[in-house]
Order: sequence, then C-alpha cells, then structure tokens
Amino acid sequence: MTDTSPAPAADLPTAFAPAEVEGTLYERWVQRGYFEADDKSDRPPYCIVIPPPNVTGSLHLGHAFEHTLIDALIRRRRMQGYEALWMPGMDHAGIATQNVVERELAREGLSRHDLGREAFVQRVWQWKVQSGGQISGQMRRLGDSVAWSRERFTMDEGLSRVVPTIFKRLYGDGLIYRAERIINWCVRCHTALSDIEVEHTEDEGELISIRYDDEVVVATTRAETMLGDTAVAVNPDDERYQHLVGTEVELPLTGRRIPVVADPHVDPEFGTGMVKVTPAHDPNDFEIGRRHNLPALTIMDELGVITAHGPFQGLDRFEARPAVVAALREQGRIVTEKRPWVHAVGHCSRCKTVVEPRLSLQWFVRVGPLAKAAGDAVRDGRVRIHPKDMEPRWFAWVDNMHDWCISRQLWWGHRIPVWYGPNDEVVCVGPDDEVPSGDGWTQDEDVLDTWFSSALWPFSTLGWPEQTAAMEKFYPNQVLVTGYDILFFWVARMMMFGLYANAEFGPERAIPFSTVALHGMVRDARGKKMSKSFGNVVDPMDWMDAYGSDALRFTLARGANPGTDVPIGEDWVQASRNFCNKLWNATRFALLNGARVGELPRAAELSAPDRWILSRLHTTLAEVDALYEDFQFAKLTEAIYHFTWDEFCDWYVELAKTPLSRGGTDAERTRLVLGHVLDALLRVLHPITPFVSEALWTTLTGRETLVTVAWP
RNA sequence: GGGCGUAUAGCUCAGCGGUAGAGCACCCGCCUUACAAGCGGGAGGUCACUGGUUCGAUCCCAGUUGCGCCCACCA
Repeated sequence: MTDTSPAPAADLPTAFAPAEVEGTLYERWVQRGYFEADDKSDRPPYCIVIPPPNVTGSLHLGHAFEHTLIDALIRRRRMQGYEALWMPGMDHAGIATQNVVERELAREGLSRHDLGREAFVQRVWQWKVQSGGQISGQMRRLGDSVAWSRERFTMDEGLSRVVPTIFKRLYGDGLIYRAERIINWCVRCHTALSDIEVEHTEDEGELISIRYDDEVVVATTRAETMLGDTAVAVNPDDERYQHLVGTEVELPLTGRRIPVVADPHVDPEFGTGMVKVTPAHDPNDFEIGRRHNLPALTIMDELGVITAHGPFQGLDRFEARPAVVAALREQGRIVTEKRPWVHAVGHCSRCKTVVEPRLSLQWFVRVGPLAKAAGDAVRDGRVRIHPKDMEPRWFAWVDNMHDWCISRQLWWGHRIPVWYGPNDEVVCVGPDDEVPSGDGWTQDEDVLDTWFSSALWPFSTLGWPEQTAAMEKFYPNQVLVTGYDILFFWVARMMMFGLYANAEFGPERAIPFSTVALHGMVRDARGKKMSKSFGNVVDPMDWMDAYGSDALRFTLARGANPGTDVPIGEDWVQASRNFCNKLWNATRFALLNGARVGELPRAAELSAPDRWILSRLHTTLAEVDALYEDFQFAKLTEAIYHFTWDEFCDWYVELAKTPLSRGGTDAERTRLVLGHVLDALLRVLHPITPFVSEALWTTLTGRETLVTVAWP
C-alpha cells in the first residue's frame, strides 16, 4: 500500500447519499470491464451461472436476495484473484411467459388463436424485449457484477442449437421416447404438465358410492368419469367377489356392459373393495387397463368438456359431475349421499386450475439412468449440497423419479425437433440435419418444457457442444446458488443433463457444478410468504430508492442463513441504511483527522487500543473468511456489523480522539491505524455493500477502484 | 399416507452442557471534536409441555402438543 496525501474529507457530506454514487459507479465498473472474465487466464476459475430469471416481468425481492448472495461470492473471489465469472442471462419461461402475454391479449379481447401461432410468438418476443430490459436495469441497480458481454437467453440462436443437439442425442440413446400415457393436463393452459408442475392441496370433495347393479357398488370423487368406465376391479384375493370376476355388469346411464376384473391394485379394505376402472382418465386405472387389455375411453376434451353420452355432452367437467349424480340418483343408484371427503387434488402450478389426468400422446425423458447418475454424484461427494440437511430430500426425489413429460401444447418455447412423415416416419432433426421435405412431412406441433433448456444452462451458456475455451475454463461451474424450491425443477435436471452431455470428460468433470448452495425464500416481516393476494409484496426498487442498494443488499445478506427463509421488513432495511451511514461517518471522521493508509508503526509503538482494534480486526477478518466458505452470510454480515459499530466506532474511534488531539507521533500513529482498519473494513464489506465501500475506499486511498483490489 | 424441520424478549431470529443474545420496537437522559440515520443508560424471557440422562439442560434423549415445509396414482 502506497502512502497517499490526505483525502479531501471536507468533500464528504454528513450523510451517505446512495443515489449520488450508485449509477455512476456501476457504469464505470462495466465500462472498465471489471466484471468480464478471461477464458484463457491462468487464474483459478470461479464461475456461477445466474439462475436465469423468467422474462415474465420484473425481478422481485427473491431475486434481489439471490443476486446479493451470488454477487458477494463472485466479488470476493474476484478480489482473491480468481477468474470470476458470473454468467448472466434469462429464461424464456415457456408456460409462464405465454400465460402473461395471453392475459395481456385478453385485455384487448383477443386470444392467441386470433393472432395465430406466428404472430403470437412475435408478440411474445416483443414482450421479452421489454421484460428483459426491465430486468437488466434492475440488475444494474442492484450492482450485480455479471459479465454482460456473455449474456444469454434460453431461446437465443446458440441455445436454440443446443436444445435439438441434446434432444437428438438422448433420442438416439433411447432416453427420449414418445408414448400414449396418462399425463397431468391443465384444461386452462391446454397443455400437459410434468408431475412437479402439479401442486397438491387437501381439498374437500364428495365421495359418492354408486350401485352399478345388485352386487357391484363402487365409490368415486369424480362421478362424471364413470361415463368412461370400461371395467370394475376387485382384489384377486378378495373372497367376497371371486364369483363376480369374469362376469359383466351394465354400466348405468350408458347401457355399456363392462367386465369385472381381478387386480392386485385394489385395496379390499377401502370402501366396498370394488373400484371403477376408467383407463383414459386415471393413472391407476390406466395401468389396470393395460394389465387387462381394457379399452381406454376418452370422455372429455382438452377443455375439460364432456364429449360423449348424450345428455352430458358439452357440459364442463364440474357441471357434468352433479348432472351425472342427479341422473344416477333418479335411477336410485346413489348409495351414499354426498359424503364429505378430504383428499389431495392436483392443481396447475401456473394457474391453479384443477388438473385433469388425461390420456394423450406425449414425449418423455426416460429418467432412470440419468436420475441414478444425479443421485450418485451427490452420494459419492462429487457434488456437495449445502446445507447438508437438504440431501435427504434430494435422494428421496432423485431415487424415485418418474419419467419426465417434456412436451407442452404451447406456442412459446423450443419446438420439438421431430418430423413425421406420410408413412409414419419419425425423424429427429439435429441443428445441422436436413429437414425432411416433401408431401406429408410435418414438424411436431409441441414445444419443450421450459426446464428442458434451462437444464442445459451451466454448459449451453459456455458454448457447448463446441469445446470452447469457456467450457474448458468454467465447466464444471464452481457453485450453483439457488432456492430450495427449485431443487427438483432445475437442479436435478441440470445434474441429469450435465452428467449426460459431458460424460466424455469423465465423472469428475461431467458434473455441472461442484457445490449447490441453497437459499431460502424471502418472506415479509412477520415471516409470511409474500404474495399478491396477501398484498405484502414489496418491489425491491422501492426500497433501493428509499435506502440505497447497499442497504437492501446488507439486509438480505444479514438474513441469509443457509437454506432458511429470510424475513425482511422495511425497518431492517432502514437499519442497514443506518449502518452504511455509520460506516460513512466513521470514514469521514477519520479523513477529517488526516487518516491515511500507510505502513503501520511497529507493535511496540502502538497503544493498547491500537493493538486491541488491530487484533479484533484480524480475528474478524478470519471469521468472515471461514464463514464465507460455509455460505454463512447472516453470520459473517453480523460479524462485520458488530466489529464496525460496537468495536471500531464505539470504542476505537472514541478512544482515538485523545491521541489525535495531542498531535505529534501519537496522532500520526492513530491516523495510520484508522486508515489501516478502514482500508480492510471497506474491502471486506465490498462484496456485500459495493457502492458505499467503493465510494469511501477510493476517497480514503485515492486509488481507482476496490473491485479488483486484494481481499484483506 | 410417508419424510423433514421448528418451538428462545413485544416482532423477526441467532446461540449454547455450567445461572440467556442481536436487530427492530419500548422507557429514561443527551445536539458530547464523524454520525439524532446518532450517543449514554434501562426495562423485558420459568428458552412450548412432560419425563429421562447428567454434579448441572434452554442446549442431549424419549414422548406430548402447536406450527411450517417437501414428497405421494388409495378410488
């Protein structure tokens, strides 16, 4: 550290005014390229890919939280001499974005069908530009030190090549297949959903028992599905009904005759021990149907409207239910009237509509070997999940995963790269393959689940499948920082695809990242979930306007216990603003008294308070360092807070007033200690509060920037 | 139906085998050589309940109760 002339302390106002420094500092950082990373450097790599925000609008506090943590990690490593890369980008967010734009259209009285596919997709791109701009503006405001030159979008040209590349590879390996299955269908979004896009809630329904004939009584919560029954099943070991197996019974209201079959799936203890079998509208029944070669009769269309059986035709499924019950009652076939029944009902995670199990032809990823590999990577320690108590959840899921339905009946997304020929040919078309042409060839109409492309993010953003310098340098990523809520949606899929796509590098290098650092959800001051319906949603921009980005970041970091939800209230942001101001004024005091950064006198020449504060400083720095390695943001922030306020300001600065007023060597010695402590303090705070740290540090030292300076 | 977590000051949370901590809120006094966005002082908790282990438990163990979360194809 070189000596500098005393800084112009008088220039510092008596209060920190964030708005006056944030914008200029950020733009300067970007212009000077501090956030960019060099693929070819000799420095050790440190790469975190951004969990790409959905282009559905703007960032919320949860993003601000996540970005604060990532930025702190990245900035610290950058200071430590790593080649630090925070890869920026956004996610097209298929169903979510399509829904947003459809809602917008609805306000104009239009549906996507009014526009047609091409025009609608155009419209979504327009939306994307707007939303994307908003998001990057917010990221700048937060101070995110991302390498802007590398920004990617899950539907940009490059990534749109990666998707069919991996699809074709998986298809060729038999890990992607097309099949007619019962999938979760959202009748509002008009698309298939994967299992995890369905949210189960305990809803009150009615369990109704229906008498099919004298001996056959079945129970159901979805009476309307009886129109599609093609059998009644009993347990093969159920003595009571042996004589019925193999006989037929007439299905009421339809006149159809359906068989009674014996199937082990039926629980003899439940109800009468007889179950209606509707293969086209229930996953269990579908399996029973398969085992017994039963026809699957679809009685409902993609809107949830009954398609058959005279009087019920054209009724919505929820209108059909009471109508069917009424008709059955008229025939005296309702045994138990409206018994209240709480059971788990699936809802579309996007629009909350009750999901309808539906038989349809969809594309699936065969997850068996992929999920096994994802489990093993954690089991054998190649990938560490932090905090560790999230691991059981990981294994429970990864080790029991069902095949992943990846086709979506949407327009916004990566089109499935498969063409069908006039003679039932099925051709998977890679990015460099010739598209089959001629009469009767058509491309699959569907798009891929949005998580299919985000699963590729850790390497698609680095130029995969090319062996780019960026891949070489930054794959595997060092850390992934994300919320525990998307452990399965995203992390598991990244693990599966990362390990698969990069298998050639061997087990150690195939993993997408070495560490998964999970954070919690931002909640309101009372610990309640933030949601529009509660009206407790806070726009991070409002708090940044009022208290500054540093204050918001400091608050979020201070609440960040690993994997734990973080409550946040305006009071706390205010307290953080006060902290920034405290730091500001401590520096101001030091500068007014001629503090400077220079070589410290020998220990023997230092006073007891000098030695004490220096010792406390170094202890604190060591603590902070250790806490960073364990992602203990709350604790490290707290440690800095206490050192700064309770020890440095309340004690050392107060005690310093005496030697400073004495002048001479006492004062000079004190100026150097003040300078020394502040220099280190501002550096260690930089990852959390980059703006105020930069402003004060450059004033204190007269140097260019803190961003690239050494970690204390 | 499984699995997990949690219960500490008014609120939100740390913590720890040896007579309880922070921030905010609250009370009393202060414009003291940076900071009233500040300074000094203070009040406030039988650490959910019941047992057990221990010289000693808020902390370890068991059970109870409350709350929360995740997973789940019993009609």
